[in-house]
Amino acid sequence: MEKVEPVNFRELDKKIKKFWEENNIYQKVKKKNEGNKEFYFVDGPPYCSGAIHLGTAWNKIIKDTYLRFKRMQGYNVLDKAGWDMHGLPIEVKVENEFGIKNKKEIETKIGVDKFIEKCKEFALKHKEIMENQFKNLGVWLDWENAYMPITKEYMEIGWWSLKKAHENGLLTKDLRVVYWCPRCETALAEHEVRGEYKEVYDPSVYVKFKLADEENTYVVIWTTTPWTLIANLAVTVHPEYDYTYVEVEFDDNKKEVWIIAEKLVEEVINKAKKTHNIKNYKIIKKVKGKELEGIKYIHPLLEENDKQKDFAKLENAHTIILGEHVTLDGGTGLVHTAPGHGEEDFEVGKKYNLPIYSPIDDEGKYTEGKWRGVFVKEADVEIIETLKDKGLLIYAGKIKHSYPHCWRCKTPLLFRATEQWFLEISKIKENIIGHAKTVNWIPHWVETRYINGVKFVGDWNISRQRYWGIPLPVWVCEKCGKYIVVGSVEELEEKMINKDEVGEINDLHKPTVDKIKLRCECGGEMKRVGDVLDVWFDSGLAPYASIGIKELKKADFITEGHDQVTKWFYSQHALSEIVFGDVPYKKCLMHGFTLDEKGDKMSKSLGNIVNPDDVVEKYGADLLRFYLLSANKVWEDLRFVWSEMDDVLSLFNTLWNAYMFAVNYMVLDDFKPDEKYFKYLKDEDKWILSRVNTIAKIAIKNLEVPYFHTYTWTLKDFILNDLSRWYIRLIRDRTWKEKEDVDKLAAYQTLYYVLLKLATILAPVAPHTAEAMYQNLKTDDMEESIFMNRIDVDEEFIDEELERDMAIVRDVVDAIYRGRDRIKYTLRYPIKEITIAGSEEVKKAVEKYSYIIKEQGNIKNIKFGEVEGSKYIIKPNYRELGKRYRSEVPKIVKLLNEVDPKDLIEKLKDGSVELGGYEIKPNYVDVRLEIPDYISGVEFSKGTVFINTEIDDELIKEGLMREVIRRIQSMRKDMDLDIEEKIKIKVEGIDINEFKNIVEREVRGQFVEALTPDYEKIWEIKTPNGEKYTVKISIEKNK
RNA sequence: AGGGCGGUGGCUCAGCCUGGUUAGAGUGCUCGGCUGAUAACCGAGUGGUCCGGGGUUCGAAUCCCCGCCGCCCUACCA
Repeated sequence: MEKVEPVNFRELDKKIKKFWEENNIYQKVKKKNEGNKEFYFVDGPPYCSGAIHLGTAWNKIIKDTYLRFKRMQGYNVLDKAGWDMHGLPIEVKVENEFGIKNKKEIETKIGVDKFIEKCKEFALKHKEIMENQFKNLGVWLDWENAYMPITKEYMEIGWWSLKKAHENGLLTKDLRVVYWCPRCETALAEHEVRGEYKEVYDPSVYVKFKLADEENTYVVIWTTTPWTLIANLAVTVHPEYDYTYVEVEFDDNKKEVWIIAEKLVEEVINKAKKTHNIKNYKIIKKVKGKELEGIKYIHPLLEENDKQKDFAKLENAHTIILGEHVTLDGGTGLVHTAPGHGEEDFEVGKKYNLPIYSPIDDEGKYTEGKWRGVFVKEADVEIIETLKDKGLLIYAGKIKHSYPHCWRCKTPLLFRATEQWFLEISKIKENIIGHAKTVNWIPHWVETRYINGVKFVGDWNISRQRYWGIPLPVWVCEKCGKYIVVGSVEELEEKMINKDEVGEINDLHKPTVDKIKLRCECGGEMKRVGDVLDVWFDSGLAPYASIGIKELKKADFITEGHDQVTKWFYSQHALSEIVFGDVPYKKCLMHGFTLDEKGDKMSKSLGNIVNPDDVVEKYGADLLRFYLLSANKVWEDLRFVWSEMDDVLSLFNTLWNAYMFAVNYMVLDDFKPDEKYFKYLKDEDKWILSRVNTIAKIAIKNLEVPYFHTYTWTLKDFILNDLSRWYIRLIRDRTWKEKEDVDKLAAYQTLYYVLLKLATILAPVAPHTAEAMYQNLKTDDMEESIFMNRIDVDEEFIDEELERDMAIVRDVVDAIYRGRDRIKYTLRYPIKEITIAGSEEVKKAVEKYSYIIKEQGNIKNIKFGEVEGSKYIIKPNYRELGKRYRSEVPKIVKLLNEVDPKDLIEKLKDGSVELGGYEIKPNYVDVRLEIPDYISGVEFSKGTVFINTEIDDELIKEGLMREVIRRIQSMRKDMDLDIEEKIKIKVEGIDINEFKNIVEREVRGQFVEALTPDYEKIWEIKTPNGEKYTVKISIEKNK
């Protein structure tokens, strides 16, 4: 052990980090647990596109704390870090770096080879940056063997998985309506769109379509995407809703009939009135939606798109059809239906055999009709104008609504029917839900949330028309159209026909595999489809691809933020369900998001981002870690409040001071820890030994769940209340005793044990501080690092009765302080006698530990019992009474209030009493005392303390002695003397000769007749009985 | 629109599952005290319609129902 200095936690971090690195501690800890029971953790991979933020820091701190705990339980923890690297975010950034504007330029200007190379560079560079930030937080993961989805091995397992999906009949190619980004020129999956809805203004247009076979009659529809009218093929109504024929009369007395849902008539007419002079309107006919089925109308843009003239000849085209998805929340109740541009439109269109018509290209430009080559959104205005000219426009305004945008480039998305590859989740949904129920979700209600999400999810579109990703391992025959799914490089090499051209296959990215050609059964040549896989497919593979296996190995633990419930929690489950038929994790903890002090999301635009590096720089990693795991329940959103960091600092300072106090005294006395001193334990030692083990027990239980907040709160309470404020106060005198005093040595041994134990319990959340303490405390025969030790409980030290008793003693002492304060009688002056009233339990504790009360309260004598003039009060214990008597409680309470309290208490001492036919057990009531005004009494949780306020000269003298001691001590401090340093003293103006020896011992001094003072001070001392003394104290250093 | 979570002193949060004495902690503010581990500590005071309403119960912050507000997820308004 070496002397401990005041600490800067940031500097401590660095020192310990260096120690770990230089001595390969992480590797040694792993090695030590090798062969033990495995604990499989899968790291949810952060995306390598920038620096970490507070939320990612929190995420890794949670993981690290849990895994450190597991290692300290002896588990062989599989703890690979992971990274997410493919996909659009990096492509977009690299596009920016190259300064290109659209997708085509990647091929025409840059070249796919070079583009891919750059993406890879970008990913690896940011991986490096983020890794260092994580390490800075003290995160121990297997960084060296981290999994990366851009390696050949990982990608190959992706292929294998897709082949499995194919074999299991769950991979399909289909024409469907998907989200389409016209800038990135690719389809997007549902989960890429989640959270990307933004409030935007769009046109809100009411249009009437003329009926083909009824004069002067129109159906009225509403749309926010006028550009899709070009592709309109039907109007959908709800079969069960009421629709009306409304006769509208204009100012010029012309009349026409509009078909509108009954509920929306007024709303639509009001809109129409804004641009039309409507004199009157009346409902002339009411029908059910289903009666409208089959009515033919004339497409409003026939002249602008010849293709529609062809469609008009088809059986169901340009007619009213039925669909359950129609609502009456807005619009007209008649839904403009373009099967190529809306999911529900698509579904209903298929039912009615309508063509899936989508006349736009990858960039979102029309391929046919009057506006050919125009970007669809830009055609909106002209289309509205055209409709107006044709007299078909009822109203055109703007509406603010949320609309999906590309998650990377923020371009508004289009809905577009294209051919894509899907995993048919719909076929295995029930299994997913079933297996979700086998997961231990923390908190438990995540299960509901998860299952709810799965219920609404559609088939998974896994193909992207992009570059930086795992290429879709599908080769299609140019001759017969047949396709195969390749599951490995080996298989590829077997089947490829242009080996000479391609050479060795070392990499599976697009530039390599696109060159590969295969031979079809029919004799034709097969070429790969151009697509790459959705990046969420990558991370979904993690449970098995991260460790390079092709079998299900359920993770013992995973944890991510609540945005991942429908993302990574789902994507990996979906894939494992497809490939292995089960869920790939056992325990799943969901955590919250970090917010700013006001509870707002941290964002660049708000300028309220807290950088974890800054917090670490100011407070050190452990304090941030402790804060993040104690500020709230981990699954709730966390408001980061800078000032709260100061609270944590003060906790850690207290911890460090307790540790410094203990060690520095031990060093002073050259103490060598030895269990033989346990023979000399005093009650307070036994108590803190019991406490620290109880705390260990609670900590382990809560870490296991994990409930980090209860774990950290328990530690905090122990450090502040039990260790610093109580135990150290109790043993302070003992530390001043002679060198070989066993009383002192027992206290040292106790402190030594407690600090080691405490460091161990603290280690998962505050690894640097704990390691620093351990390194100084450890003896040669102990493990090299604290993390090679077990976190466990020494049951034999736990004494619950002692803990309960001590709690009472503390209460009593606190009550004494309160009482002294009330009567202005400071602790320095002894009190002759106190009387304590309370239950048998209180009496027992007080008698047993009276010496503590006397010492701490500066009390000469303790009596137990009642004080004359006080009155007993019976307080019903509702909880106990209620358990037995339920609704009769009020009656019993009334009876209790009527009996003589003193009489009842006496009887209860011998057991149960009968009262009005009810049995009253001693634990059914609490006894209280009403304190008469003329007695100084103070209540505590289980009784009352009465203080005898008589003062005599002896007490005053003793008090004065303490006054003098305190002043000398304070002067020593002013003089900046070492604790050990001896002094000469002279006190004038007061006679304390009687206590000469005590004073000399307490202040390490010697009274002398004459001295040359180094420091001299005159003090005014006022005693509680009003006497005043002017005292001159002189001190000379021993030279 | 559907689902989930949250709403407790000025601020940050416990307590709620499993109903029970006077609803707690930390922090802030005011006053007093203590101090040779402590940038500490102790005491007193200040500060609460436990979001609102209804119900169940002898008894509700806690259980149930209906609202309101905030956040998140899902769905998007064709």
